Amino acid sequence: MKPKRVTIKDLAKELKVSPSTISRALQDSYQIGEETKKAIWELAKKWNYKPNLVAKRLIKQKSFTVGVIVPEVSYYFNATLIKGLEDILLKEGFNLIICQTHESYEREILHCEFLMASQVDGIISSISGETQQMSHFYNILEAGMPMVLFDRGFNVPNVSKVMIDNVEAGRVAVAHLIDTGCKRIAYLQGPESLPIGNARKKGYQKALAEAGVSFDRKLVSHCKFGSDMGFSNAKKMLEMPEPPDAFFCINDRIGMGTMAAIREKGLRIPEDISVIGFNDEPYAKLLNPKLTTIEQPAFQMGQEAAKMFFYQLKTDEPEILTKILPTKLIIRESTKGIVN
Amino acid sequence: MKPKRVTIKDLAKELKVSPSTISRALQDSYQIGEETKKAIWELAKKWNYKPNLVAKRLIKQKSFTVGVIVPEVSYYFNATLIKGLEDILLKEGFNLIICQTHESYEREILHCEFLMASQVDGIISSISGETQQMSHFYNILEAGMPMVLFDRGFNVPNVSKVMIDNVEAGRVAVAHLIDTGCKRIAYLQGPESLPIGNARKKGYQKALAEAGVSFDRKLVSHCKFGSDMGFSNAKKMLEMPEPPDAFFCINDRIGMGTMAAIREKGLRIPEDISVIGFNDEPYAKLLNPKLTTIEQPAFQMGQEAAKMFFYQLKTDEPEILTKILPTKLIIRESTKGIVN
DNA sequence: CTGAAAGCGCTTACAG
DNA sequence: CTGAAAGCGCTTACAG
Repeated sequence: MKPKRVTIKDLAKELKVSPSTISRALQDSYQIGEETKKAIWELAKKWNYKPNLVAKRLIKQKSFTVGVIVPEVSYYFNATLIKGLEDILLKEGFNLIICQTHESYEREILHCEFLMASQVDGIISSISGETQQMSHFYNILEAGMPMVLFDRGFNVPNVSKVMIDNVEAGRVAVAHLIDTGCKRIAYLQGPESLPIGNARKKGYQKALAEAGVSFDRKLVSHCKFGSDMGFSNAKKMLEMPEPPDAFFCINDRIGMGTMAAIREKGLRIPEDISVIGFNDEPYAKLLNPKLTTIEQPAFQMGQEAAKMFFYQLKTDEPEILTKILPTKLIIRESTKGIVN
Repeated sequence: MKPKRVTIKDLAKELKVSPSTISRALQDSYQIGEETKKAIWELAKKWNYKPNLVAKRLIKQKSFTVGVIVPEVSYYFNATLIKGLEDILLKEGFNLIICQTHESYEREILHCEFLMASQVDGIISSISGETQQMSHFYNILEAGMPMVLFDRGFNVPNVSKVMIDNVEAGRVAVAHLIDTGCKRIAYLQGPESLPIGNARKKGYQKALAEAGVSFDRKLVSHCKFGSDMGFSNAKKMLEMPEPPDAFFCINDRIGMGTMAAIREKGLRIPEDISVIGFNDEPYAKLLNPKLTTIEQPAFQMGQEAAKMFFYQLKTDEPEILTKILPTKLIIRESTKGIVN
């Protein structure tokens, strides 16, 4: 089970020309006579010749491939960002190799090494939930390979990145809750180790402070991004002596789990408890009630990240760039009307 | 911006030994003296030598990499199946290159060609919504490359595959609806071109026939797997002169859109209208009401597909295998109690 | 225990 | 317009 593949040499032998001629003809080089070309093309087609990209990469020292590392490809944000990446990269003839860490630091390192060893032309990466130490990323940079970080890489110094203003987004979300009359606002932050969650927490605290509401650490809760979706965390909070009257959730999935927990308690949304999510995932507007959330321009972030990659690829001494994209509050039914 | 990478030659020159010795020492060959090895390892470490996988692949004619092609990586089914794939493949030291077609036939072909030209050791693939013609898959087989199809590849002849019994799963879903007293059962099938949807439709018709209910083609509707999630299709059906009293949806996402449409009409689930989905996606149990659905063993399907790949890789004249995995009806709140 | 040579499949200066 | 030669970074029979 391994029919030998046809190579340039095979074609050369058959046509009694040199491999160089075959190679040039296949590239449609002006140096080769029309008739020779035609004969070569015909045979190549007939024999179903396909160039071996591995050999081409070795010689060209380029792969026209970029590695993409995300925690989980099924997260809506990542999937959408990848589409933005593809939108730019495919047009330029680049392929992407998508790798997922499943939030494992170890796998993130392995993927970086694999991609570098595979001689990709660059790496575009988020950061796993476990990652504390960034040397695997700096290795890439030191090897002179283009790299851009996005989303969770927002606070890694000396690396180009595309991000949102997480503090501000958190502030806006919580300010909306306050504006609609909520007083005891819980924050379901997701994994404690994620700087992105801590940045939004800063925004949460800022909004609280601006409204003169004191911060209660019991109202911040951590959970994994698992399939439980914050359901049990929200439930626990609801059973506190002084339960929250609103939840700010780190993403819409967790918002969904929170809504289920609220319903299970027999409470109404938003009359009894308000909920705000993050991301504006496609189902947010189909939930019952429809979920208020913060929209993040994931597709556009992907496009910008791809552009940064090209900038680095094509520039001799590229600057380190930081691009901050805007977020937007989308008010729907899971929060109340604004109180004057 | 391209510090030259250190190669075996560089190490050889520095240590005044031959490249062969370096290569062997790095592989910890018994042929090399301990001291020589030690010196080589040290320098390799000090200089941060990393083997060039591209060169290794060219010479070994193996890549320890398998290509995975899915329509959309964000579909829960695909994401979970990929985890099953990883579960087996990573243990054996294989990496996966994940490619998405976004339901485009053209991209599916491009991915197949890219993966083959990149000399992956095998391809594990679903099928895009547009694909009618399978020659790109047969090319892979003819090239002697291991290949296994899954899910939507269930009806492609002469290829190894892992699948579920879509007809039976459809029959079970619809029979449950009938058992709970539903009479006018709609089927939201998704893209018309997908054989998987047609197979489930056969099951739908079978269940109808078994119960002596006549088939009404007006109750079958097609839609894209877009972000609308079947919302508008369901809405249209609800506005028919004789609206359905139940919906069988090709997946839970579409089930979600359907539920939203039903709510918008002011109807109750399941009292007025029952809904059953497919896949048991993680949020199904968090919806309001909780969604009844058909569970598909996506993770296990991935494991089986990976095992089939290894079987082909390691066997001289591998048989063509078909593995059918069981599905399971998960009864929750979006369908009524069983009527006697 | 170590090295020289050939080669994986391709490309591209250098000649002619 | 075409070819011979060298080389991308590595591995591995073949010698010694």
